[in-house]
Amino acid sequence: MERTEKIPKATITRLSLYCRQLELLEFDGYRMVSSEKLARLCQVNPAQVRKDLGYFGEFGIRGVGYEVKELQEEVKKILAINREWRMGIVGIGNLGVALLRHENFPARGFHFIAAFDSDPDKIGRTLRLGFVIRDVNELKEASKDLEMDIGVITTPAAGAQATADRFIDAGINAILNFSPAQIHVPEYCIVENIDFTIKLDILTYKLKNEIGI
Amino acid sequence: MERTEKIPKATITRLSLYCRQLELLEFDGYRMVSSEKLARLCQVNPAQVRKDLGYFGEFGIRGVGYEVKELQEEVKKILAINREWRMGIVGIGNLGVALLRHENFPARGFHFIAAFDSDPDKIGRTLRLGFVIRDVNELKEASKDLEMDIGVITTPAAGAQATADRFIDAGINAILNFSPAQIHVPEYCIVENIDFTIKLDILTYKLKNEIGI
DNA sequence: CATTGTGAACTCATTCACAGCG
DNA sequence: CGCTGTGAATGAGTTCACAATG
Repeated sequence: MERTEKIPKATITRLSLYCRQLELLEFDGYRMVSSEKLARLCQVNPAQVRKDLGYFGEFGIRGVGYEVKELQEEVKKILAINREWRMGIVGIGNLGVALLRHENFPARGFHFIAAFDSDPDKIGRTLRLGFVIRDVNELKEASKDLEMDIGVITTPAAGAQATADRFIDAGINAILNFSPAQIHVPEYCIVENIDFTIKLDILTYKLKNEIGI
Repeated sequence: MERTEKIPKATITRLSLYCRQLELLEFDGYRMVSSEKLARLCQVNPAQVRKDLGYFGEFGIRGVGYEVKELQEEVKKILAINREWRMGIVGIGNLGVALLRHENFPARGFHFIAAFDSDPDKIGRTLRLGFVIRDVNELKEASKDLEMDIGVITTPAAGAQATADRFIDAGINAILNFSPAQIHVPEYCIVENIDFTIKLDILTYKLKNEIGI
């Protein structure tokens, strides 16, 4: 696994894509796949696939291609998704509940282990899945036993920064932020944003400029 | 509004960010803002802000900065979010319901006007918001009256491509895809993907490589 | 005179093209 | 022979640095 060369962020995004296509290929009974085919499935350039993989090693067989199962495992190792991860979530509104119930997360090794809110009406309630919603004030105390790896923010925008601060204070330095707010964190902390409205804005921009509605 | 120069996709993403920060600045009572301040709020480089805006015109006053209200309106015009947009959604599971109930969308001019599913148990049911879930087979027929601008996919991965095909067949060529599936569409159709698991994979990659968990 | 607007320099990412090899 | 792996070429995007200016 190379460490010397700088790896583009987009490479990581694509590795995640490759991984999913490899799962589908395995499911469909394929043993081998070429960079050309994998590229087509992911809608990227074949050289891109090879270069992306090249950052991390040599996984292919020249003249043949890649072993689907093996490459899949290698990619999962690179992305560190060959293990279980523990997540805590703050903000149990519509979206929070939807994520807690979403079967994709546990299926891929991402488990919610605690749910928090600041609304007294919600605190103490039990969700369908056996989760009791806890007071967000307990976050730091609770996280001592919980071994949370990742904090998920599904609060309204106004509460996002305070929630991020709590996570960091609790020693959690990886955050998945679903709120449409820019959160500011110390540089040792990692944040990924999932912002619906930005994507909608891009769509409307393109609708106007590329299609002309 | 320039059309000659090629505008980076990332510029559009940032314009959406600027727009939101401008709303907050206006709310906080600011009349003017400098590229330096706006940049800090959005965590980008000040020259980036000026260059991004520069693609579309000259909106600032040298030596002073930008008028918050005016710039906000200009950016909204560029992004085409100075109007209402009509969305249809297919796949009324946990996530679909959460989106239908989400107040951020209507607040920003994005309205769900129809909801579809393929599950006979769901079809015909009325959601809290007065929506009746319709049979996805009716999508094409229904869309004749509905004037849908954007199709939202919240089906499981397995159904995403079929749903995209339906949207396209119904004449809708802007899709917001929440499923973790790569969908293939003709090039006149625009797709934006919102893929939770990719973001999680990026987080875990960075946790392993930058933090070393 | 502080801040914008922008060409030029630079950095980063993608694609090409072909040598290397199973 | 065909496909991988990769240096070299190209292309895209960001940052610098400073002239322009309200």
